[in-house]
This record gives sequence, C-alpha cells and structure tokens, in this order.
Amino acid sequence: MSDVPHRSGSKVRAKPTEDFIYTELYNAICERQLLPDTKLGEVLLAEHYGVSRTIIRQALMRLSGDRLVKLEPNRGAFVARLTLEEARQIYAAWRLVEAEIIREVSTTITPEQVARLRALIAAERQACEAEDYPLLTRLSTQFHIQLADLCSNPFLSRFIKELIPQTSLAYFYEVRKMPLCTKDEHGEILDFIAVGDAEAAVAAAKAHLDGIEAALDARAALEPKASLADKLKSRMPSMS
Amino acid sequence: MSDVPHRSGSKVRAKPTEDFIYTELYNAICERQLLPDTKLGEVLLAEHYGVSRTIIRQALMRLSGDRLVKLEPNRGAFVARLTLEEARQIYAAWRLVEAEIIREVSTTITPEQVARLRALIAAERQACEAEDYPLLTRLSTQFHIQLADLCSNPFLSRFIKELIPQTSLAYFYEVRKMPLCTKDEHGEILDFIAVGDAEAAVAAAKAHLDGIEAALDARAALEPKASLADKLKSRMPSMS
DNA sequence: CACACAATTATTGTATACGATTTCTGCATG
DNA sequence: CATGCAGAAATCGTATACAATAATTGTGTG
Repeated sequence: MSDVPHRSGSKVRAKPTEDFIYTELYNAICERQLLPDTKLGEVLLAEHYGVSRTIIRQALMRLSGDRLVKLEPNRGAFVARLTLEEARQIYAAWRLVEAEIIREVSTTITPEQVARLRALIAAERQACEAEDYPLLTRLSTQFHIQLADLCSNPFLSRFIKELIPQTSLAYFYEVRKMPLCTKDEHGEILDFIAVGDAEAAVAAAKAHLDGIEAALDARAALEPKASLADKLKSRMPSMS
Repeated sequence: MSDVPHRSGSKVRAKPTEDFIYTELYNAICERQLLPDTKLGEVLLAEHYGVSRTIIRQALMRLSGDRLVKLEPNRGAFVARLTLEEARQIYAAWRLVEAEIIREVSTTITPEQVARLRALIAAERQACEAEDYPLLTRLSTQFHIQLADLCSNPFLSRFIKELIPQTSLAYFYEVRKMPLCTKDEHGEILDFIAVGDAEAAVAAAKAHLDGIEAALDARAALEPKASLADKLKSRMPSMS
C-alpha cells in the first residue's frame, strides 16, 4: 500500500497524475468492479487516461507491491486472485493485529474519535438501507481503517491497511452484507472500546471477523474468470 | 550451453537485471553500507550498472515500497531515515507477530527444521568469533526470517520480513553485537521451540527483542548524514 | 560584505521509439 | 476434422529524447 485511497471529485480535464490512476484502479479492485484475472493492458489504460504507458506502468507496479495485481513477465498485469486458504490466512493475521490495536485504542480513544466512528457507522446503516452495496463495502472497511489509524503504532495500522484490500480479492463476500446490516457489529465493538472494556471489544472484533470468514466458503469458486477491461472502464469512475 | 557469465577481465558482461540491482541496493542498505539520507542519483546508478535510468527507476520504486528509500518529488531518491520512536514501534510490532509465529511453529516444527536453524546459529557464532560484523548482522536477521518462513501463514511471515530490514535504518545497532555473541539468545529460543514449550520460547524471544531495543537509545543520533554514493559504490559488492 | 535575483546547470518526470517475446491467425498436412 | 507450424499482429521490456522542475552559480545592488 502506498497511501490512503480516497476518491476525489474529478472535474479537471488536466492530465491525470500517476497517483490518481493508481487510486482509481486501487478503488476499482477493492470495490470489485475489476475482478480477479482481469487483464490490465497497458496501452488500453494509457489511451483511456490519455497518458503514456510509462505512467500506467508505474501505477501497475505500485499495485503489484500492494499484491492487488500480479505482474507476469512478458505477459502483462492481471488483477490478483486469492485462494480460499490465502483468504483465511489474511483473516487470521487480521484478527491478531486488530486485537492489539483495539487493546491500545481502548485506553487512548477520545470522545471526538468515538463520535467520528459513530458517524461512520450511521453512514453504514444508511448505505445498507439504501442497498448501496459498493458504498457499504467501502464504509465497512473504512471503519477498520479509521480504527487502525487511532493506533499509535503506524506499522501495525499499515499492516491492517495493506491486508484489508486483499480480502476483496477473494471471490465471494456478497454473503456478508446482510449480517452486517442487521447486527451492527461495528457498533458493538465501538461501544466496548468507548467504555474502555478492551477485552470485550477484542472478543467482539474476533467474533466479527470470524463471522466474515465463516461466510467465505459458502459460495466460493463462484464468479467466472474475467470481463474485459473495456467494458469495465465504461463504468469506471473516471473522466470522459 | 553454458549460461554462466564468464568473469573474464574483458568488458563483455551480461547486463544486470532490475532484480539484481534491486537486491544489491537492498542488501547494501540492510548492511548499512548505504546510510540514511544518502542520495541515490539515477544517472549515477545507471552509468555504474550500465543500464538505462528506466531500470534504476524501477528498482528505486520497489525499494520505496519497502520503505527503505524515500522518493521526494522532483528531488530524487534517498535512503530512508528512521526516528528513534519509529524504531521502537517497529520492535513493538515485531514482538507481537514474532510471538504468534513462535506459538505456531512450536507445534509444527520438524527435527530437520531445527537442525537447519541450529546450523545457522553455529554460523552466527563463527562469524562473531571472526568479528565479521556485516556477516553476523546478516545471519542474525536470517534466523528470524527463516523462523518466520516456518509459519504456515505467509502474510504474517511477510510482515516480519518487511519489518526487519527497516530496523537497519535506525542509526545505531553496533551495540547489540556483543550481547548476541556471548548470550546466544537465538539458541535459547530455538531450544524452547524444539521441545514444544511455546510460551517459554515466546518469553525468550520477547526478552531478546527487548534487549535489542533497549540498546537503541544508547548511542542514538550518532552517525552523520551521508556519504557520497560514488565512494560507497567502490565498495559495493558489484561489478567494478 | 551580505543579500537578492537572474541565468545556467543538473536532475527528475514523461513521452516516444525500437527490440524482444508472446499470442493470434491461417494454411497446409495427416 | 484436428493438428502443427509458419508468419503476422499485438504486447511487454528497455533505451533514449525531450520537457519540467529544482539546485547552483554568477552578478549587481543596498
């Protein structure tokens, strides 16, 4: 991960910067608009964004460092694919570090920070009722990311922030939207943190992640290989 | 057909690949032959290795992803510098994940793997007696890296492997060689792991890392800013 | 002498050109 | 009809050229 993905309102027709393109692809993969094994052709992207292949190449290399794309020599860049086992390993690592973060944050969090997270949860519920699942996905991960950012150890929070996007690469996860909606697990976790009950918060977080992971194998191996980058690009949140 | 690059004195030499240059710089930084804030000029490196700036740029971008070099826009690449606080945070994260790895490995390790690690420890002691400190540094980190590789969760081991090189960026660490030599802490940790006493091994590992970290502030802020890339390159383990 | 500022130099950022490798296509052949 | 093998087309890898930006030097003025 290089830096926080944040979609900026694009209006300027000036030449897009490498960072912009990186962020755009990053978000597209996280939101599953670009599915695993999708080929990311350099000329295609270069022409789409109106820049040279050099820029595209840089963005793809950064994404490769994030393990979101796989660079095959002399063959090109593809959206990375995760096995079910790898997905489980990610959740295991996530649980471990998340627990440590929660323990620390429980002792340092301020009312303002709690309020900020509550606002995020409120937005989640709203997105859920509106059935805006891409937004919900984004906000759900955002909760964990913002929580991690409250940790005083940036190396731990960075680890989380590198791990979370990769979970989007596991080819499933639609399943988990409903539970999130009804149960408001993020709210429970935050409640415990807010009152300083670290271990209860940790337990709630572990149960939360367990639940997400348990939903994984349900409809694994779903989804076909790929769709053409062109078709997706017409839907991409970019210019033109 | 011998694809062995013949090392005759002539100038016919296979062009170094990007990966080679990356590895070379990576090791040079880890072994502290390239110190923090050293500027890594593109043309200088390109001419030295006999490749174009394109290749150098790729290597530098990868190193930037590893947080070993800092890329300043329009100014160039510099060996990254760590504050004392950041170094402590790295060790904190390291302790956390190392403990988890040890817990798992203690239940899965095989006699062959134990033997392999013991051989490494023997080499460490040998390097210590020979006072070959660069080699000792390399072997010491290698112990932790090989241990991490025994973990079934590659995401955890990768985290460790990304963390360790960064500790080289903290401007100190000569201090810790003596303790390592006399006390053989790696050996102790391995002994506990070999007999399956996970918690004792974890405790030993934590004490080990605590010791290293404690030695940090001793002579912090030592070492001046930089030395010229040229001067270092004459010492670099590469082609002349 | 110190300081500010313009011109020069050096270095990075981007685009383009060319070579190498892979993939696709079509035709011949069993 | 399937298969195998050219040859063509597309795509990636690297080098080079040029533009943009920062660093440096030199010069004039308070």
